[in-house]
Amino acid sequence: MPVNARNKPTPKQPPLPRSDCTCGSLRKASRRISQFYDTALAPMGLKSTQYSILSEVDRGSRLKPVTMCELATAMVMDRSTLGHNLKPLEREDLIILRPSADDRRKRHVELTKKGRATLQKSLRLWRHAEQRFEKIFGKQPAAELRAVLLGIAGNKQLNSLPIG
Amino acid sequence: MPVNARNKPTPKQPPLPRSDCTCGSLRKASRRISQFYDTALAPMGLKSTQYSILSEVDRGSRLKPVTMCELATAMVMDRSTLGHNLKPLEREDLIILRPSADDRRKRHVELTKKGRATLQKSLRLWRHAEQRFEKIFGKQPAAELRAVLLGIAGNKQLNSLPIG
DNA sequence: GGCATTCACGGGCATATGCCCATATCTTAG
DNA sequence: CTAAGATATGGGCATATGCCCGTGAATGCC
Repeated sequence: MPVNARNKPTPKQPPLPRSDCTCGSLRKASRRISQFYDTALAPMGLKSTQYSILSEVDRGSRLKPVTMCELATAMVMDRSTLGHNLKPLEREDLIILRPSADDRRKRHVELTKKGRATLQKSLRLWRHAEQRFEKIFGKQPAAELRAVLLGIAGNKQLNSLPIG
Repeated sequence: MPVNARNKPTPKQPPLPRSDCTCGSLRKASRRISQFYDTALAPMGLKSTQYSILSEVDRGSRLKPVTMCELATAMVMDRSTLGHNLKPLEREDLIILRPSADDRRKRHVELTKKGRATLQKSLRLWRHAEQRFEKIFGKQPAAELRAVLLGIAGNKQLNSLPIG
């Protein structure tokens, strides 16, 4: 050991404190906000992810029906995860899966009549929650936050492994 | 129908498009980032939440051992959820639960020797991930984002129901 | 055309998340 | 001191999330 090792100056790059974890912060915020939206959506019997899925299916299938793969990509979700998450919705007859005629590997995800009606009603509850959040957090900051988050969600650089 | 209904001006408050869901954006970003950190932490066999828990236990027990309840609050996590999440860590001998002497209802969560060693090693992997994220996202923006997220995570207004 | 590769999906496993309810313990009103 | 209420935790259930692997289908290369 060098004689003056003990006198070395403090390293210029102090170690990041563990409280500064972006992932941890995101997950904490996610838990809190999910709680908030889940409570708001509870009267319709939907969890926030289920609402998101129905919403995404509705939005994505304006032009042509979406496949599971496309939907998973849109949700920034593993394909298998989406598959699992669709089951309760299918059981409740909110969506239906149809094999594609073009490519028999693919399955189209479609809203049923009941699914559309449920989404419609949930939309009101969701809007209420969103407005309540914006009242607390500020309308403009909320919009900026969403933009930042969606930017992160869509950033492929953040994954060595492909997703969706 | 009023004769000039078709000429009505655009409604002042257009309905929020469903893509503008703060909860959905948060969850999508959370999935993407968790993926990123999980991959980074994989060599030590820890998921991002497990790393967070170990880190929080270490940080929280500087003065006196933390109880499950306190830990759950710090993690913005349901108490039961924390209980479930501790099991794999306990099984792997990374933490140990001790009944409190003061209050026999409480259980203290403590890192084992192996737990401390694992945390130590994981810290390097985590730092690497955090730095990689900051390289992509920017150091300052990352710090600001964490602050915003932790602000949301700690905002009790966002829950009618108490958490943790 | 035939075979290797790629792609879309499902099944099984493990963890993450939260609800409801039960139990044991502590606290406090009386 | 005792009964009622509050607090800390666990067990069971359901969904959320993602990995690995297998299967069937399309695509591309010779």
